[in-house]
Amino acid sequence: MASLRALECLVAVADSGSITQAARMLHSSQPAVSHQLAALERETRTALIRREPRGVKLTPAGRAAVTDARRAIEAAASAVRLARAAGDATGGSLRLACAQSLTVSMLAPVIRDWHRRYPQVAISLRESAVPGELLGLIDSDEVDILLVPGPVSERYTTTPVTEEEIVLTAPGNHRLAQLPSVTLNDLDGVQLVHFAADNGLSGWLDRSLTRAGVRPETVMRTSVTAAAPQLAAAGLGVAVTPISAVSAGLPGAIRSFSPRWIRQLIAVSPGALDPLAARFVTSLSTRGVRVPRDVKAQLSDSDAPGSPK
Amino acid sequence: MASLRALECLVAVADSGSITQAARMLHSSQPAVSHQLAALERETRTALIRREPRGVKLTPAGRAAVTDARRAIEAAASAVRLARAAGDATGGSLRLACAQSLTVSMLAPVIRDWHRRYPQVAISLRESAVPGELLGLIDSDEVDILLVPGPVSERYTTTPVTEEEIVLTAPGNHRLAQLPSVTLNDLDGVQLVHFAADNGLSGWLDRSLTRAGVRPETVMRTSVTAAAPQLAAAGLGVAVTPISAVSAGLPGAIRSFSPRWIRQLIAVSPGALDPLAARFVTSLSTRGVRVPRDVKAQLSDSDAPGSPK
DNA sequence: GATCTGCGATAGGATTTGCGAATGGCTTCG
DNA sequence: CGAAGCCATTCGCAAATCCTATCGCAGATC
Repeated sequence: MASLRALECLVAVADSGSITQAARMLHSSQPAVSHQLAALERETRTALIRREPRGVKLTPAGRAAVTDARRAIEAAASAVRLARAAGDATGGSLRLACAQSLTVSMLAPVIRDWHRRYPQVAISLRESAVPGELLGLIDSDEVDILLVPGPVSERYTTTPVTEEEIVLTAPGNHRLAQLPSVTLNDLDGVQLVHFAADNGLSGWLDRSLTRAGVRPETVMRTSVTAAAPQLAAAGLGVAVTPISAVSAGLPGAIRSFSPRWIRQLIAVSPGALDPLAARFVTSLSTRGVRVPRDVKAQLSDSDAPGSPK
Repeated sequence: MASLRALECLVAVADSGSITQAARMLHSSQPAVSHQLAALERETRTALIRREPRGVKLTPAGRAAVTDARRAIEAAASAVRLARAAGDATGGSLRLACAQSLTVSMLAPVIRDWHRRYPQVAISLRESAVPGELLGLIDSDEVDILLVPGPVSERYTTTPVTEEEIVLTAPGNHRLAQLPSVTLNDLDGVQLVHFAADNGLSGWLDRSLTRAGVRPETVMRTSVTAAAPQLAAAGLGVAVTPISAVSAGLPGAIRSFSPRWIRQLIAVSPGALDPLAARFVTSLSTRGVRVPRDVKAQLSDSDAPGSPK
């Protein structure tokens, strides 16, 4: 295989019309360039340049080679340039996957930011509601970062991204709306706006309730996460959702659990985070989960964080 | 600059998912590949692969690099392939120039042959009637082969291609048509179908006549070389042209000069002929100037070749 | 017409690079 | 717990690369 160095020499000679000047251009010596050209001619088994007393000219064979030689040099330079760009997180491609419920509240704004700030970074996103499927994407190296509610199996390397609170939504005149905060046990027997089976929160909510030993009464199921608080506030009952699912101006009551019910959101990656992925996770962390001001206002008082299970 | 070898290693590793297998694929040893990758990572200042116990995976940076790495390898291979093709005359580009009058009779058929036989060879052709301009194309390296009637200045390297006879054309009942062959002196005072100034043969013919001290009477001038014999045969007078300008079935007499008047056609090239050019010149030589059978038949007798000046 | 100048090829020696065998650490599999 | 697979590292050697110096050649110069 021809060495890139030799092709560089050929191009430089083609551009300068002289081996000596080409050497200067390449910060090398004249015999070195001469030697490289000789090697290239040995490989192609053809004269590429015509030696003349006043410099050199390309032969037809040399002309034929020099075009692709330029291409090769440019492509090689581009390869390391792209790699370097990916290294300092200003370029490259990033393949994301996340639990469906996180797309709107977490990923979308950050992805939009990145598209604006680093247009050279190509971000792709896959979603799923099935945890096993998501982790499979990591195993099969189809994805660089996976965002899911934690925890996951120990064998994956994870990075905590942020946390979001689980809150209760109810009509303003609901019994539970009168309390400053509620406990999980308060949910026993209440009418609950649940999630449809194709929504990832469905299984998660069932597991959480079962673990706590409370049995609410499911009055309906919705596939749309953000619809649950709306339906609850409309009078159907109560809803239990991540706070990100509560939209601003909700006409109902929003209450924290006591103790606070926090869901960890983690980034799963194959091996250590590479620079590009690390920077993206940092972006996610610092931005966190956006909570509308008026929603936050309803959750003023109770302090001690913790997990209810 | 990244070496091609390193890029090859990256590609092989990307394809095989393992350094060891990549080494096998490259007919190399595992440490060699490992070393090349390390060098590449040193240059890009980024991890390109993720070392895992069960082989390696590309990092986003590695993915970003591998595409252009492939391009670079392919382009480099293509460069030597093209050069080699030009070397054995099966590819490349050939820039021709010729005296206008030679295009139809000499070049066109051979170019057509080459287009059919070596479609990979791109042939370009420039024409001119001004000898100085043509030789300038050689000087400025704009042309690989120049085809002109000889001789030219000693400082050019030339290759004889073929020769063509200069013949006289006249109406069948013309005085000169009664002779088996004519001499240059016979042209003194005859009515001559001459060439327009933009035809290269014009100056040549004038010089030839002046040198011989004969002064025919110009009855008309045409720009179209092949028209001169036609006009002469039609009764206007006589014409003096290369035999290639005489088309088949001409309704008139065609006579050799005595001694034979031969015009050398030579190929001028910058320096020695490279393989592609050499082969083309050979094609020109072996094909020679096509003379229609019936035209040749009229030139039966006289033998001794020579030049009249 | 003798000399000078610029260019490319060649020779020789120092340096660098590239490579392969051997080794060790690590993980997974049986 | 041993075997096997994979990668990094070390070490020594061979080859390629490069540089300095020199030669040969053909125009350019005066």
